[in-house]
Amino acid sequence: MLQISRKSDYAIRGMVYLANQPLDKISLLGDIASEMEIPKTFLSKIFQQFNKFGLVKSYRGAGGGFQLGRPAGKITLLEIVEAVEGKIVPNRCIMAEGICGRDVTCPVHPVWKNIQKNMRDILSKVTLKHLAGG
Amino acid sequence: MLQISRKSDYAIRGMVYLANQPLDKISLLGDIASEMEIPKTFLSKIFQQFNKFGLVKSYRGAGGGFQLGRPAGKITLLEIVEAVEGKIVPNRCIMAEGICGRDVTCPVHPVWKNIQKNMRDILSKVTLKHLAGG
DNA sequence: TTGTAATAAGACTAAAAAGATCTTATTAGG
DNA sequence: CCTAATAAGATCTTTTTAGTCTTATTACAA
Repeated sequence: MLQISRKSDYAIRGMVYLANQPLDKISLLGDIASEMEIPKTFLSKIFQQFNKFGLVKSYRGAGGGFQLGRPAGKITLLEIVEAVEGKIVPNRCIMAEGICGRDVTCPVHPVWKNIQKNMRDILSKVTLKHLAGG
Repeated sequence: MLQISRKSDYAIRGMVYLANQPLDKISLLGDIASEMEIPKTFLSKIFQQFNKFGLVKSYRGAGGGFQLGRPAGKITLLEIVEAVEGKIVPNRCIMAEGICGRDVTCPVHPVWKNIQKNMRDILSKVTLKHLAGG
């Protein structure tokens, strides 16, 4: 559908929540999930992945929870979306040389490249800092 | 995946094929499908839909087939993609007021609107005439 | 040192969408 | 009236998305 998945949407919401917390506060998964209306176990999966990417830091055990892995100003929407979806590629034939078999001649190619660049540019200029403060 | 479906991709290829034919030539589904490497019955479904939108004209019976519904210069990529995918909406919360429940305050809203506008602008400026001649 | 509150990890399931096929009309021309 | 063609839509399969469940693991506090 040329649309981000619900997973990305949840991911963004969860990260915006964290960006709105005081620095060094460790937030509970359950609190984030209920405030942002995200299925708790689903958010858990997302943040586990984000922990590996360094987008969040996780703490186990009593008093555990999540916080941003980096300052809000250093995390962009592009990173979040691509951490979930993989690199943004509007049409499969621009993924890599040789996939559509029309590489050289395909006249639609440059159009998709243009769209891809535009989207990534826009998303890379928005940080969590811009989004926080709601 | 934030990617157009194979269906759109096939649709574009099929339309580019038609745009490359001499005016008034009626092309056989089978010819289009085999030359553009599209499953024939799948393309049939796509063109049936396009016939309703006026994007192609179809002729039944012996000597039947398909041709463009309008001059190539008057059919844009945007029309083709949206005929298949529905209106381009990168994030569900911009679909309509009230869907994400965060309408007024959602800080991500304007970003998606911006992306949507950009994509649609780019696609609306490319016609089949630009793409023909390969 | 043990109980409890928390996430980690990954297997599993269900529902939806994408991709494709099959079958039965319908139509137009030879 | 036969044949070559698309129309229409039901059906099927595969993949992706969305979400749950179960079993560790961890850290703190009593």
